[in-house]
Amino acid sequence: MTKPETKKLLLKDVARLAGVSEMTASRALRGTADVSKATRARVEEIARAHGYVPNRIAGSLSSQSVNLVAVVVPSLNSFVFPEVLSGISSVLKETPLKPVVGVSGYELEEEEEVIREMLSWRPSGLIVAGLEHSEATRRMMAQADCPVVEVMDVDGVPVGHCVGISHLQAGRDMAAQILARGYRRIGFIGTKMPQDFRARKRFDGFVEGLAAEGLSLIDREHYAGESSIQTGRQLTAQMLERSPDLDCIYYSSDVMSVGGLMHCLGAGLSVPDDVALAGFNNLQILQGLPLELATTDACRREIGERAARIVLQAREAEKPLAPICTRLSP
Amino acid sequence: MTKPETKKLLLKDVARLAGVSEMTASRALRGTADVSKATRARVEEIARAHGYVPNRIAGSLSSQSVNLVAVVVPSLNSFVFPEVLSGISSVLKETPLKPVVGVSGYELEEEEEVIREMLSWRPSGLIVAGLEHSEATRRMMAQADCPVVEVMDVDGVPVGHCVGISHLQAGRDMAAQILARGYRRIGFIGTKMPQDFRARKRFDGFVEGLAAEGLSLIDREHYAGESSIQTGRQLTAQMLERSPDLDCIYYSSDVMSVGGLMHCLGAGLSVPDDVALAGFNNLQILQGLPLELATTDACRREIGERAARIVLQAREAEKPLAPICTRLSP
DNA sequence: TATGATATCGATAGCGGTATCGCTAACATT
DNA sequence: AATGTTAGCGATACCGCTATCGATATCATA
Repeated sequence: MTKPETKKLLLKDVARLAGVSEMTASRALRGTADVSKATRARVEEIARAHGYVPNRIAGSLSSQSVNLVAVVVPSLNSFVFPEVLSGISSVLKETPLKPVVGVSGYELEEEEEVIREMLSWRPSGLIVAGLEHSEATRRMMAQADCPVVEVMDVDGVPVGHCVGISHLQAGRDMAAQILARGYRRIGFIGTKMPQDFRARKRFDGFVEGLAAEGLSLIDREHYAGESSIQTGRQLTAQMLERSPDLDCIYYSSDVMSVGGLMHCLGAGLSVPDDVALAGFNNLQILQGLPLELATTDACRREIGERAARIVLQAREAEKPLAPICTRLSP
Repeated sequence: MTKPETKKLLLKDVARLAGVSEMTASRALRGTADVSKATRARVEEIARAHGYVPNRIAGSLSSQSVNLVAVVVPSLNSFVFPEVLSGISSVLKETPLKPVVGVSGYELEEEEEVIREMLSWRPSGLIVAGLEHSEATRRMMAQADCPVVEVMDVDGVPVGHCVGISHLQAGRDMAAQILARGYRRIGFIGTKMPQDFRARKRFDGFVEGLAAEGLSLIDREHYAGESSIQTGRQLTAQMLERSPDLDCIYYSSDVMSVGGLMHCLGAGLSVPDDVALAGFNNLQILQGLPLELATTDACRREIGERAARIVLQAREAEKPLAPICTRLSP
């Protein structure tokens, strides 16, 4: 006859136990004004004692505000995006906002689904990697009533705000550096193109940079799938077997160039004397290697920090913020 | 005089445009029964054309169900947890559930806050790394009306379900392996203890395994902060300078043992002839190195998969599931 | 004493959806 | 023709919390 289930603890229960109205309990727990110190302490005490966990679904619906920032990245395995996230978190840490991560898997359709899902929670901001999206995604982002920040890349037309580097320019710059050091027989190993638009842009910039000096790639290798040291090693081995006279290889990621280094170590090749290696991202794994591999800093952490600050800024402004576009180093 | 703002598009608007009631529009968009094909198509068409994004806050409050699974891990930088996530995602992919990640930073207090925040969204499940929590966290998890799965570790008393390996045993096993191969002068390099309870357990198991043969550690080094190749390299250099007669080093993570390998490569030491190295996790970075380093597989992906399956199972059962505890290999 | 200012609190009305149940129309069954 | 069945749809009542505004008590001021 008796309810065996422990009834879910609601705000009204806390209020009743504290002998105040639901409204006062709500105010007390949220730390808003208009509550006496004594009342607030009592409500807090009771809430804690009974392990009350507020229902933010109801709270958000009522207050029409969700303290979440949606962050959509292509992958979490790639060593790249965790640091962007870390930058975002560090800025958001001292605010009521919390980041929520979605993974799009380098697929525009999946990205669309993830972003739709994210926006359906009505977040306070949307930070998304890349400038390339499906038409529907672009529409959703344009209509979203929260600030939208496209990050990592600036080569394109953003829907909202934008923070990133020019990957086209990164490719060009690396070509210039490599040429300046006298390398002439150059190969390229890249991953996940055309899905990875930024890798694609670096490639294009690189080829363009070589062409400016009348050079072109001696050899190139593209493949699909996650980047890994293992893959970098294998593809490097293959390429050097195929084109033993290469004097430099440019990779679309540091993970791959480290793999290249591993091959060279195993094969008794001297880097950079036999073959020079260059990657991209300035990943942490470059630290601690037997030698310093060339790379371009992708400013991942700073990108995250700045994107988060834009969201905060937009939150405080009453008018929708005018579009901000920040290009970092390359 | 006119409203310049585009009014937010609500379900009622879609319904009006489609000439049906709100309820029918709701059913049409959610794909539930009791809607004619023609009506459904019309509603869907209008919703798509106008870029309607349903408000899941309202929907979830009303239906008392949230299709999110909260996943709380200590870090996303560590190479370790992204793969657990990947396992979770792969299982959830074909279901309406979506994982949401929270990061606890190896701090029990932060974990408490993150879990409280997560539970306040009333998710369909909670997957959390580790068995050690604050009392308040434990209470919250026990009271949560969703399945709770503690993952990675089985050495302890779970609040709900549990999937993991025994880190104590992993440490013991590695000690046995190392001793079996004839190494006797053994060092240990570990990170973030006592915050990282699992690293601590491996350490304890390892020491216990050595003691079983009457041995003890020749040297040991603990430090706080993220594991990295760089740190592994530096600490290895220091330790080998201090204790040049070591013949084996056990690290709390593969990232660190790779750093050790890098030091040896740079210092002209032969691995494993001059010094043997062993880590933990079986990380992907071990693939592609000049040689195979010893490690223990942490079954990260499988742990994620199984945890997700438990959540699904609990969702389908009408009664609360009896606690499941799965111990994988070590 | 009357009046105003301030601090503290509660009743009401939603927020934007969905569960539930009832209604109607169309067709099948006897 | 009377009745039962089913498909398709809509009105209503919430879900649990908060914005809003009004009420009350307390105290200072004129």
